[in-house]
Amino acid sequence: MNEPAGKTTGDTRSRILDAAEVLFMDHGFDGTSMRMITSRAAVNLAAVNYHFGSKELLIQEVFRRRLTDLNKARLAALDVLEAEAGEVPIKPSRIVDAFFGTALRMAADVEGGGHTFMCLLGRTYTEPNEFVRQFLAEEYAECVERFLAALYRALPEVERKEILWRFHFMMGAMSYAIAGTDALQLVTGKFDDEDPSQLAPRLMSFLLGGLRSPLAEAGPPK
Amino acid sequence: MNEPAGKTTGDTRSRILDAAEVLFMDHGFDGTSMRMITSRAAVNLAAVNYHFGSKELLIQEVFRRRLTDLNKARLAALDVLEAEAGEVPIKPSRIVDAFFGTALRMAADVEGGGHTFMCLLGRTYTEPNEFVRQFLAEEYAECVERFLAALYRALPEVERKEILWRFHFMMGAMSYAIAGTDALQLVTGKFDDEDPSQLAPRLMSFLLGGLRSPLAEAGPPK
DNA sequence: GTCTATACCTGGATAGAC
DNA sequence: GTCTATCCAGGTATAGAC
Repeated sequence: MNEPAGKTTGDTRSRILDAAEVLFMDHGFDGTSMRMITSRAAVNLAAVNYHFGSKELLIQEVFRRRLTDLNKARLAALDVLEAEAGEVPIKPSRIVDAFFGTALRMAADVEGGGHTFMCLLGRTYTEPNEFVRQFLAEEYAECVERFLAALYRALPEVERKEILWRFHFMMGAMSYAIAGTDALQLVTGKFDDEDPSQLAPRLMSFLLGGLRSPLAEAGPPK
Repeated sequence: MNEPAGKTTGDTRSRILDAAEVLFMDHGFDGTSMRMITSRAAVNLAAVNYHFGSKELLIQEVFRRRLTDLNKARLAALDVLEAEAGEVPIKPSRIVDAFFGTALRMAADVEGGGHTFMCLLGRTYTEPNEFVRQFLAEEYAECVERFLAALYRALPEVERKEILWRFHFMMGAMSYAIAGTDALQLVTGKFDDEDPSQLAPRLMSFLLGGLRSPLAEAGPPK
């Protein structure tokens, strides 16, 4: 998106970011050392501090370079929907696709690193690191607000609090589905032979089913 | 469950386990040092190695002591359902409640530490640590197999692969809902004033909606 | 059995040569 | 701008005193 006109720095910087992205996904932030990063990137140990200032700022930049684009793409998709719709309400399934489908399409990009990043992102939603959490919250704030507002308009009969909960649940199902797809086969090892492109339609169907489910204010089933 | 007849050791051991559970949830495994654990437990630095052998074995024990009971409770609930049902198929909602509802009830136990543990567990589903992952897979294997089998019987018209996917999605929604409830307020800070007991019915409704959603083999909505 | 003291290693970060 | 050498804080684990 923004090319800061520097071209000599670009290469080393990018190599560090790419290496860090993969390693953070595999070993977590605390589990990844500067030495692991610099040796994978084939750069000197001091390069990270030179280019980014610290490990924390490197983490931040790893997220920023992709998350900015992802949320821009989400908002652009929502802009299109809202322009098309005019006055009539947008179908919730379209809104869900603009948010979650956009992320899933990024996750399907294995070669460009989108897949790695989405795995990392999914993993990071439950990451307790204060620094990372605050940064993510800031990066997401605008995007989430606009999508929630769109869902409120699309589902005026549903209580807003309820929509908020369900958005939360959808985030969880997606994060886990992506991060779990190749990070953990807890349930069984049975996903190995699956085509990863099957994930998106299946997950979208699940999310919409959950979103539309009756509220069930009654007592528990037992 | 198993009282190894030692009573002098019990106290120190438990204090270490309780301290580790909280700290692992707050800072992750790599982010929690032995010094943090032992100082919180008010025991000596050497006590962890004395009682557990290593940090990794401590992690394992933190999970084992609660997970064994959780999965026993789940299987017991399933046993009851199967005994009651006899030949007729069990309603999927009952099966889902036996698995996820049991976990949610454990998560509602704030004082006994169940809540802390479920947060930790939810966080750990996306934890890439090889050691932990393999341990969890072993602990879960039997329980998950039996619940999947029950769902296959309850939903004979749905492809098994599809059920497997949806089970996976349900796990994700639950983990994130629990771990996110007080570990990260990414979406907004708006859950703070919520009663945590509201989570269970809302989540169960969402899960069942997703489980029952039509398969949507057609193209994407766009 | 439990704790004190410590060994030994790896972490992030930096100063200064090139 | 990049690399080498190094600092020192903090990591796990242990040997030996109590």
